[in-house]
Amino acid sequence: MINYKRQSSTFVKAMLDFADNNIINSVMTTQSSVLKARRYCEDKGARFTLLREKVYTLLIDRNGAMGAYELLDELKKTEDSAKPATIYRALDFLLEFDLVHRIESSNAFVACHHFGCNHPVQFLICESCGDVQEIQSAGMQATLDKQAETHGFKVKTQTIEAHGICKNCQ
Amino acid sequence: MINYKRQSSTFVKAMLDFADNNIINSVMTTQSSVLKARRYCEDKGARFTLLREKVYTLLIDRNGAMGAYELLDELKKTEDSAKPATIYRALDFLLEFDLVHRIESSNAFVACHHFGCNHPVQFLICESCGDVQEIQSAGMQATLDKQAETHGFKVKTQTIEAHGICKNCQ
DNA sequence: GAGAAATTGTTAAAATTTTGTAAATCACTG
DNA sequence: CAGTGATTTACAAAATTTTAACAATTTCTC
Repeated sequence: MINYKRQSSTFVKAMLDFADNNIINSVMTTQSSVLKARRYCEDKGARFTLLREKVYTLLIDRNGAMGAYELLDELKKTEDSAKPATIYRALDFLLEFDLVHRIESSNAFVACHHFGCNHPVQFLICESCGDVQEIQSAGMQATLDKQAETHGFKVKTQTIEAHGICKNCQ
Repeated sequence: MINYKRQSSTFVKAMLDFADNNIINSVMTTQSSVLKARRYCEDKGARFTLLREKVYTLLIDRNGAMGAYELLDELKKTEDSAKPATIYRALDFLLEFDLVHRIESSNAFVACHHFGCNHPVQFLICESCGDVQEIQSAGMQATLDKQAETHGFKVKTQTIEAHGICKNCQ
């Protein structure tokens, strides 16, 4: 386990710049995403504790959605004391800071790779490989808002989830 | 057809109060909706049994979504033997024939008033009064499909639910 | 009416989510 | 660096939602 506080500040800075630039995708993303998330939380005065980091990392590593119990089973491998509440509290935190989204139509959770940007988002969920793609379509939002408006309805939160087949699986 | 202009103003006022109280709406639409549903099912060779009718009626009478246990509690008043499975089986049937929709973002169910038409639909869910409005926007569908397509994704089913404040509650 | 199919009764349990309380940890202050 | 208050975690329990399994019953078909 890496102790981030032990690293020299120049190293950390380099890593964070690295992360921000988003250059690497496959090899480094877990580390850089977690670093970015840590900084994002700490900037807001929130504590990105080890438990929360572990749950977030599990979700980042999986390229798709995970149920709470699947997360729990994974977490238990390194956290003997993990119980349902452990997962749900970590998720509450991560959801609050938009580091994670909830997929309503499958009772599951996905890591958000671009937190800090403008939400809300929409999801494309592959029935075949389980991959979850998060998209941000201003058009979708606008269309829904407009539709709602014609019915005199004021939208606060929106849930837009599509299940189907992704590019790779066709 | 009644010509309201002929009626005395006090009569008209009474009628309007009556209507506002929703009495006409609930008495008449429930019956006709249930009749329509029955015929719709029987045309397809499906059995609109008493249990299924009761569950459907409960959902029609409520102008909004109900959870499974809320339905169960209501059903128990006339069906002593009702258990969770009773509700879920009835719902399975009703969902299969699109007489009822599931609201994913609140684990609840609403009656569909215009089954037989082309689905899918979108929901406007009022946080204040619980009312659920079902809309059918071709634009929404098209926009989602198009967005998905640009990501190489083929949509099979879509979940579009907006939570907010309805016209009456603003 | 006999046999097949669908529906319901009953029981149990799995899966998901929330709550409460006490203990541990952290952050801050003097 | 000890004390204090706030936050987080451990632990226990339970509420909510959903599904499974199998027997009993009803309905349909021939």
